[in-house]
Amino acid sequence: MKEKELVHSIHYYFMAVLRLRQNLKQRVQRKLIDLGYEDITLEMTQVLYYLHFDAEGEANQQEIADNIGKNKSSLTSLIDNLSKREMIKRNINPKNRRNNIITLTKKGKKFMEEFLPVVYKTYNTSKLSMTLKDINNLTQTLNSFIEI
Amino acid sequence: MKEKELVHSIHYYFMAVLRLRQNLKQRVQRKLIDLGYEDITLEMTQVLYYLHFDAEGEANQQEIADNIGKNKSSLTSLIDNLSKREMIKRNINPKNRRNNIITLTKKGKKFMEEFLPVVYKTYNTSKLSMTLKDINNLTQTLNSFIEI
DNA sequence: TATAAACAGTTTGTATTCAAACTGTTTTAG
DNA sequence: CTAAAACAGTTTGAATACAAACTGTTTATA
Repeated sequence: MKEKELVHSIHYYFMAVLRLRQNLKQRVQRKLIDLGYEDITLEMTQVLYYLHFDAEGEANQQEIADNIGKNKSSLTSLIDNLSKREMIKRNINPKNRRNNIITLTKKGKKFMEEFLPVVYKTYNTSKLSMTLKDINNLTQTLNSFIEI
Repeated sequence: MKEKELVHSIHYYFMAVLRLRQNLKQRVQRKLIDLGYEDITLEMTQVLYYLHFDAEGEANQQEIADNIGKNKSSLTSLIDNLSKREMIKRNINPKNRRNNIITLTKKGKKFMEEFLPVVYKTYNTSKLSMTLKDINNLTQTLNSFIEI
């Protein structure tokens, strides 16, 4: 009997994770539309954030993929789509022709500057009386479930 | 300065949610492959679970969509794919020809019986010394972020 | 009782995801 | 120095997701 309960609890946990992700995506999408970036997706912002903050504006696709947790064929399409939108540039690395060097364009940098202040308004943290620490704790809890 | 930290914390929270979902999907997918159901997806199990436990074996597409949190066009493809795999049957409701009545097939029921005991082994809860209560609490926390 | 509105599902078009197979480049080893 | 292995990306094919436009059916309303 305990086991059956557990099964259902775990199932509901699964559903919560799937829903949370969908909900998050929709919230961010709405903010992006408000900003006039209706053709930019949450996933694209992952790439742009990485380039802007973690890679000092330049990285190859494999590196981006590893860091944002996607596989390399997903990256190919993401980079294709970001290229079309002129947010990044894709150049072959002349020193190692296997690599593409991805760089943020001016438009990409401008986007990040406009997007960032809006991100943290996705949830009204002050109304929720959530602190930085609360958020970091939750993130840590979520990450701990990944690493198990 | 506090605000900038918040922006990044929220960004990392986003990333954690996306990763957790990917990780979960992969874990379940592996279990499904072990069971010999390599062509069944996590999303399909959402539909099958709903039909089996919450709908007493029968529901229309809109009802399923509302309950598992997907939009109706997503449901159309899910039902198409579950039909191909003979896990469910789609029949027009003669009493209201706008509705499709979705029913679990024998194969679908058998699947659920085999799948369920395996779900809760996705995470080794005993090793993690996690109780039913811990899981339910986490689920509640996640859901609270959806409702905000 | 027509006509409009509401409802359930499908189709279309675009984006994402990923494994597997593939191309081309670079490195390693014999 | 050449063949094999490793590496970075792309392509392909199948699944999911969702908005918007569409078809048919039922219900409401004027």
